[in-house]
Amino acid sequence: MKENFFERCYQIVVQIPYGRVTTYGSIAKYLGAAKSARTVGYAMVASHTKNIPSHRVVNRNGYLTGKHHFGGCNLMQQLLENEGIIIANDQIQNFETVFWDPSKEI
DNA sequence: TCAATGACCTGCC
DNA sequence: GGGCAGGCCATTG
Repeated sequence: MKENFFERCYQIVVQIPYGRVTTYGSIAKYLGAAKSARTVGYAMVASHTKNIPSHRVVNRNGYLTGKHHFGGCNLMQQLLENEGIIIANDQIQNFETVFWDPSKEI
């Protein structure tokens, strides 16, 4: 299945602390492929089938673009709110506060 | 093998 | 400052 690229994304997502979120671009940039942000999102699709907290990954604007890929629709929002993250209209309010940069934290 | 798609990002008008 | 279009990488049909 050659999940080499995917495992890279997983390694970042699983290392996201509790109550923190990151963006596709940050993960892609950390992987050395800042222009491959779309591919990172693709890995997230496959990650939802595994034990990867992909709900902590959002786009640059802090919008839950992939919430509909979860079991339901409000599931992703519920998970984030459960970690203390404030969400309104499928958008993270304190996004700058809960933002977690892998290239800086790791 | 070729073509189309996708949980995106950056640049230009 | 806001909106539109193009591009990049990987997977799937």
